[in-house]
Amino acid sequence: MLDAIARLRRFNRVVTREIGALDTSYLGRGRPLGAARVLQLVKPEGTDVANLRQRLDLDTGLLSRLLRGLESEGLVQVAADPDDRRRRIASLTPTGFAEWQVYDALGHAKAQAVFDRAGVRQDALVEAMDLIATVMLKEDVVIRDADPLDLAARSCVEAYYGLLVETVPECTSEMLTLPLPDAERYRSPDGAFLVAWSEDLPIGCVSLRRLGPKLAEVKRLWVHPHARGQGLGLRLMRAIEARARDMGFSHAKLDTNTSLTAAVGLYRSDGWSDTDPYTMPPANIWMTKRL
Amino acid sequence: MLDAIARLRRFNRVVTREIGALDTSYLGRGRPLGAARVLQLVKPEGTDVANLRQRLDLDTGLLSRLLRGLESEGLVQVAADPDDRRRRIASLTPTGFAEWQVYDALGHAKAQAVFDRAGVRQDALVEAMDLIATVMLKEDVVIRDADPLDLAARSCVEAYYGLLVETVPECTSEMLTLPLPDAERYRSPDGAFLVAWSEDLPIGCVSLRRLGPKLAEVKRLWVHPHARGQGLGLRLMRAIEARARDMGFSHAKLDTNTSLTAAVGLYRSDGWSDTDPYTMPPANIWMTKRL
DNA sequence: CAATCTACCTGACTTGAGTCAGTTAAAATA
DNA sequence: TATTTTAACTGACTCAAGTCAGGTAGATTG
Repeated sequence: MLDAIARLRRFNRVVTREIGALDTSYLGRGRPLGAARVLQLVKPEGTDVANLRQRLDLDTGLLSRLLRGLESEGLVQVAADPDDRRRRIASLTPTGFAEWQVYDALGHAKAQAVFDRAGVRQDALVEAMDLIATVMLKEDVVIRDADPLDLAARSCVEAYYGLLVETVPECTSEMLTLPLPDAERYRSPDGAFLVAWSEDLPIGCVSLRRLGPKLAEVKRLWVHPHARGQGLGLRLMRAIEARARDMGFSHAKLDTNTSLTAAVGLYRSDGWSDTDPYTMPPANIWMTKRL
Repeated sequence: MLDAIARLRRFNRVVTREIGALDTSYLGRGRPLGAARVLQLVKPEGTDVANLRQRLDLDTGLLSRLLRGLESEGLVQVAADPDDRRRRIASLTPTGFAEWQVYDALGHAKAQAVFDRAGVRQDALVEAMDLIATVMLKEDVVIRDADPLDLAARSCVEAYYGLLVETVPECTSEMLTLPLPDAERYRSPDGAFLVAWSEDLPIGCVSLRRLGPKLAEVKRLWVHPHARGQGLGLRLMRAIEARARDMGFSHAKLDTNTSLTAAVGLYRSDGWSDTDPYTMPPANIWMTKRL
């Protein structure tokens, strides 16, 4: 039992058991699992039925019946979508919201119980869970716009600065201030800030700001350690370049440092070429690309 | 989504989905999951029904019916236990064993697929899985006798030597040879070798050998990094001391090194007291305990 | 040796999950 | 405007899982 596959199968066995226990905690509220799962996905402001069906991977008939059941319990209301009266939107009643909160608290307590059992090793445990979830969600990473002062954007930039201080000898933490003092420059219409999400965990970012009428600058490309080596950096670069093109820029520049070998390699393979210095140290490579 | 509990719940969601996909792979063989699970637990040489029931947590009636089903498919045979003819023992027929191998191969392939998706990060992934499984199985650790030349014992000793070389400055890898040259001394009747198992992963060990008519020596206490801080070291010490007592020893000694602070602290809190040197460097603390 | 206990079995049942064919009303299209 | 497509619903079904109340053969105990 020392080879990787046997260890993975051990993990599966154990986690199945544990997750099973977690699932049954949704019971004990006098409601089958299916109904509980639907209730937990309905948002107070309303979720359309097609969305629920897709996320739970349920047959139309089955979901319909589950919704009827929740309706007769007085937990949800289903009404036609005003934009397209074939579609229907399920929303929580006040009672339903209270019940939703009970489920949320149950899940929270169960999670807390896992940590309690883990004892002192909570940090390592969460790190390990993030890694596994990120690998399993690899195909589901989505890139979305974010405000540069959002919690997600700030946490990415903070991690990025941590990486710089660690990797680039010339870089000290005094040189980097948070929150971003020039956040305004990364907002529309003169800039952009993209965050890559693995479900609701931010795992990468990249940003763009205006340097001139037709010239943009790409800054702060960062990928979470768990997500490296899977092409996410390239996806982020492609996304920000496309955005720059859409905004009317014809060229882009960036500065970086030779110590960031992976990033430099990525830029070159993405068609960026060296150019003259245009910023101060700790930058020591400057690159440009025609969009 | 940056607090630990939210991250754990993300992990649960993702893994549930993934494990669900793995579970359904047991289907596609025209047999419901329950029957497949039973088939996978039956050993070719036979497993008694009570054991199956306990491990799968099934009702007697349900298990009985599942076994009848497998019997009528010609995959298992159920016969009375000769020692207690109320008990019954299920064993695999040749056809059943072939089918068992198919399931095993399916599980193997599914596991391999997870690694393929993970790309280059396989080592970190397996480490993370081990950590999680070990934490979740914390309560289920069992300590069993092992032969000092077993794969499990050898892998523990190897990890222990790795730890020594890393932690104790005076210790170099040339001083430690594998497999154990004096393995014989850790076998009954003059010695013992205990391994702690978390399911089928060895996560700790300790050994005992004779120094004199009434005097034993405890050696090679090791606990897997994932399992530290959870009292396993103390459990192992208690187990080996009890064993020594049962074997008729009245006192025990051990040698260790000040760099191994956790171990030294453990020994002291377990009632060991300092004594005169009786071995060479790199040992620099010697302890004894009346059993 | 009778009474009790144990391990397993059988039959009758409930429940939840899920499938499928057909229906209705609204939107999109020709 | 007539036809087709779409989103959701309803009713009738299957299937696996699980519960529960006996029943039987073999062990254990006073």
